[in-house]
Amino acid sequence: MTGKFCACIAQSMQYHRAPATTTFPELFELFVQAVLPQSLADAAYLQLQAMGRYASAVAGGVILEDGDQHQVVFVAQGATKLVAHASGGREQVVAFHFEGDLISVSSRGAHSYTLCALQDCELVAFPAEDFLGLARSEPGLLNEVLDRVLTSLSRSREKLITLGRKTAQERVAGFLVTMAERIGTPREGGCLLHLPMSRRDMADSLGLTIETISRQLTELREAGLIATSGRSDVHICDIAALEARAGQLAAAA
Amino acid sequence: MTGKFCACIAQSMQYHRAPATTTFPELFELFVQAVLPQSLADAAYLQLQAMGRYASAVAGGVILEDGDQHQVVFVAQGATKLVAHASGGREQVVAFHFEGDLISVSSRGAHSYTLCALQDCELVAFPAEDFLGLARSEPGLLNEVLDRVLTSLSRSREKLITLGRKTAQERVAGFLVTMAERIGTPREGGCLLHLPMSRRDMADSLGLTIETISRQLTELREAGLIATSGRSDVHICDIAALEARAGQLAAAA
DNA sequence: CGGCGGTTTGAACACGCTCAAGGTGGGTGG
DNA sequence: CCACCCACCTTGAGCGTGTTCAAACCGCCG
Repeated sequence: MTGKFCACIAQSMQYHRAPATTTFPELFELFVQAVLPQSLADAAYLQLQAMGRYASAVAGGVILEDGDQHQVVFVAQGATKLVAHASGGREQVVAFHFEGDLISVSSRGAHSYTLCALQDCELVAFPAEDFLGLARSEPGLLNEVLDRVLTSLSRSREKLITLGRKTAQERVAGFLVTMAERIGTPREGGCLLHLPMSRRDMADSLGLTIETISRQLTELREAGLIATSGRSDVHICDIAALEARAGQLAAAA
Repeated sequence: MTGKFCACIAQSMQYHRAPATTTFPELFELFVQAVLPQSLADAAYLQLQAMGRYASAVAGGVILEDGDQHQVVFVAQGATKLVAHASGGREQVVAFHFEGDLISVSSRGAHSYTLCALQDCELVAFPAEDFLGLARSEPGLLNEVLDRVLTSLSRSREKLITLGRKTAQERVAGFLVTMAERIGTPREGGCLLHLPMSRRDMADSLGLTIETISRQLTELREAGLIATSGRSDVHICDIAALEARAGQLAAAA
């Protein structure tokens, strides 16, 4: 089941299933474009380049586990999930990440976390201490990091509302809306969505079971709000109606 | 019901129910001790002192509402809750804050948030933009802020596990353990807890109803894990047993 | 084309919710 | 200072949403 450990922030290229043949400089450049402020000093740039570690992971593989060194990970390509483990084999997906996202897993808490690849991934990893140490002397970078962490916090809080106070229907509808915003591609009057995660991942993200996810998707399909093809392609026909079903803001009592 | 709006980051002292007669310098000093790095430049100190606004709020009062200027709030005294609002009057408590906490409500998301006082509070508030602008040139401060935001994120994620994958019993037990860590005072072989929030607040925090909270507390009391006196005093007799019931980590399948 | 894992669908069950009726603490006013 | 009173809390009974268990289906990869 667990796609097995694969590339745990290794030193160099490790291709397992022929991801696009990108090189470290290319990946690092993606990181630079996405994360670094333009004002960054050359010295800092070089230091980052030196401390960055290139890693790749196959779909299903573990990227970071509880017990690993604390790392800051940049997703250059692919998609990942951050999973928390509770007793009894229960799992909770705490966040999904896509291209351009920066991940910091600071697990001060009673649970253990694992970062997993949903698809084949290309990653750049930095030892968190070094990275933040450098950032400390580069306010522009630190500020960018703060901004991204605040976004993570905001997403996490939105998810709290979902898990605490929403029905299954609202959760699934809201999930599709959020995914559409993050990785959807617009189509005439709608949005095309290729979901990199399984029903189980969705269930573990929304605090439901795969059966419930499936039933709700069926219901949304029969209501004409979405159309599905294959296991992971969803065409959102009516985003406004979906948002309404997600029960975001006060409407009717 | 809602204790009504009271002191929305006002300019000066506003005593409503005789909180301890602290002065702005005293409150600011508390902020300095709790948040500022020792390395902070005098100029930055003075700037902060100039931009800080003193505010007080009575129990139940609203401190920040959706639509207010984005603020960074320091809790010098008292306790607060950050509440998110969903449709149908449903509420989700996203976080509790106590003395020494620094709150940043950046609501990028589909829901609206309100910061409320649980008890009479003494607060120091800064316009977020100015505060972060200053922090940008003071890496020590920015770093402290980042650290606190990371703690918030970590707490939020722990809460996600709770809301997504735990039973009522585990939620209540976990809640008590967390509160014990944050505001408990050790007693022979146990811990004394004075809860500043109502059953409704707990319910809205744990994604349950007040009835369920009450039933679970009764169950824990009858199991001899806790003893209660009055509405808000809890004596935790056996923390280890409580932690076990919170189902933190893998134990038995 | 064949088989396996993931998904869908169905039926029965359970946990926590809803609705309703007492209790009780603690704050207020006499 | 004590009694009153109201909001908050507790307890109970029945219900509903989502779970659990089980079986059929199907998309995807060999």
